[in-house]
Amino acid sequence: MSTIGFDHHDHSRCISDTLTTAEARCREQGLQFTPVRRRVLEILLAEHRALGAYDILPTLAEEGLGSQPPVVYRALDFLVKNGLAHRIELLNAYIACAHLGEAHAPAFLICRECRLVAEADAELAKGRLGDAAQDAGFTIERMVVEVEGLCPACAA
Amino acid sequence: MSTIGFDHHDHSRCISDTLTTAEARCREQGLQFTPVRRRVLEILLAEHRALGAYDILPTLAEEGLGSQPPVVYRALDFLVKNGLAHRIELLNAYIACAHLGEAHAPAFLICRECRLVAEADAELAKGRLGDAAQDAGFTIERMVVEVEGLCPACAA
DNA sequence: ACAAGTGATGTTACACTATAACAGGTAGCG
DNA sequence: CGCTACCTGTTATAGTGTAACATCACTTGT
Repeated sequence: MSTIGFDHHDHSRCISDTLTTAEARCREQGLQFTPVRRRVLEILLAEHRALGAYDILPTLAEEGLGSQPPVVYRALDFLVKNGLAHRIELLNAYIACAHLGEAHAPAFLICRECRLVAEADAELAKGRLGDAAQDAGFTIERMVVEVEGLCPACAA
Repeated sequence: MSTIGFDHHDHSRCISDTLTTAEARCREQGLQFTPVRRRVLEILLAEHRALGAYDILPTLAEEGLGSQPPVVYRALDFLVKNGLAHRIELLNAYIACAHLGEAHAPAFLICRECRLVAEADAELAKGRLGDAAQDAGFTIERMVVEVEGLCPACAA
């Protein structure tokens, strides 16, 4: 799995592909990919950067899609619950999923300088930690792996 | 490394030992282990559970050690910065370090039912993720590994 | 066509988490 | 003493998130 985010790529393609996939997935699973939800995902997709709910709200408001916090939070909850976006706990912020379609245990590499976020794989960590958890009799339901540091560009 | 938190142990001992060690460490490093800071650590140590800043504040206030948020936050910042406590991002809460003295990359097992938190080891995960980060040219400075689930008691 | 049910949205009001900024206090030191 | 460094106290406010209720739209069974 590549760590999309720091590397160069065809970003307009990256956006439209993800939207198409998201749409398909929602249809499959009988979920409603409503205008608000779609627009919030679009806004998140515009950058490989984590956005706070209150960063998204003004844009939504301008476009008449809802001007109060619950509107954004509900859309974000929907996206996160259905794997279309992730919440970055370290930043109290949200980011579009960069690996739609692939089952994955995401780990995030967060640049403290430019806030760019790359999505990597934590599957291995999960295995190791899973062993430790099992020893302790703990049942894992959700895993959060976030790393803060400097991205290649900011380190230079 | 054991996952202190879910298992039974001599807790009064666990508290006094940690306080002693903390005191010693502060003396060594020329840090001031002031009454507020000490008391906040004591309050955290009382339970292997994450406490929010605003859970701690009333106790502090009763004892005349400060009644405004910045007082707690400053004490917590001190404890976290010097490795005497950890912040649990998933809960916006704080917990006393259970492995004082040992260098460690902590991982937390958080029970969503009773909020009990065990501190495990993420050293291995760090190695794996470190490789992935290096491939991406990312410099790791801080790592957050938190797992949500059910502790043995709540699973039963 | 109608009624009932389900899920999405709109809105108000509020709770929880955290920090900026400034004032005062205390201890060590030249 | 005067200076510095650090800790504490206080006010005010910023940032993040939700409860609760009203409304709307669509589907489904009758």
